[in-house]
Amino acid sequence: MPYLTTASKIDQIVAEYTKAKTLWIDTEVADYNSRNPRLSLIQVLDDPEDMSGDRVFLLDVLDQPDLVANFIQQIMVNPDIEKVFHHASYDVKFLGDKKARNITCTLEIAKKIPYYLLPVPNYQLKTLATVLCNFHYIDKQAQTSDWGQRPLTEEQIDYAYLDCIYLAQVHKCLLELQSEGDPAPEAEDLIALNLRYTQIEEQWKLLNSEVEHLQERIKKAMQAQNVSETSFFKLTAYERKTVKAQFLELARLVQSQGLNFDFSITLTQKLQKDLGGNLEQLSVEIDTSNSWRLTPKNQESNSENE
DNA sequence: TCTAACACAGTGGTCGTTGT
DNA sequence: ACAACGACCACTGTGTTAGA
Repeated sequence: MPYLTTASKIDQIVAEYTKAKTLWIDTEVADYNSRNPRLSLIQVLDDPEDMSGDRVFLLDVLDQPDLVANFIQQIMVNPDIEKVFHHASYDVKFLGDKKARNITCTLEIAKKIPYYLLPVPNYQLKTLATVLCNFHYIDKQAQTSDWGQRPLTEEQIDYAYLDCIYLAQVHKCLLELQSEGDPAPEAEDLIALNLRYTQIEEQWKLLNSEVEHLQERIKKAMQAQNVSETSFFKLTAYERKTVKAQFLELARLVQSQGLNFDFSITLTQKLQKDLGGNLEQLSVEIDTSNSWRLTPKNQESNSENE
């Protein structure tokens, strides 16, 4: 894991990265809990197969805004290079923010995968690396260490390059899971899908009804017994308010005050009926959309009817 | 510490289906 | 014709999560 500290070497590797198709990137930030966080390291991996760390370059950019600006200009805004991060929005804040293009976020991919395909307690990179890629003994202690100090400790360096490797591996596994979980509808086997559905439907009903029932009972019991917290649940009450006004009064106010206050409201079927013929005097906008409904058929009663 | 993005619960409403 | 039902949606407000 080459650790680059000089401007010339960093600019040189950045120039090489402009030819890359995909880069796996992570950053470390100093003073993250202050008003002025400083970018400390940019770690870049250009070969996802590399597990040795030889292809992870650590760019030391602490208090080097010119180097960061160059990285943003050459890499981040370039739409032809895919940049992969975990929780991209955090890192991208420091790397060009809204100007950044072609960003992939492994956190977002992971969260979109249905729970039963990826049953994890949380979506931290460490957890995903452990569950998906069988990495063990991941030490996250360095994460909150002082990234503003120089020289960095050996642990910090190890942590920094390992994170990139986890990232690329997690990304690879996520893409595989994603393609499994998202088959082309044209190619789906409807018989198999229906079979699987009927297989688990009964268990689902049993479990679902019991979970809901338990929630209700726990809620009522905690209220009745004045318990706001157990080791499993927290019960909180909150006030909801809805502010309402009479339509006529509002209309008059807007008119008399000459307020710039206009928007469309949905004319429900009831309102349309109440308006009757007067409706024709309004220039209504009509939105049409199609939606599809899946209705399970009751197999037993069907056969009875026949 | 920051912070956007989510997830969730609860309320109230629409609208089509179903049974009488 | 009408009520009951459920699927679905919009909206308010709370709380959690992930990164260093």
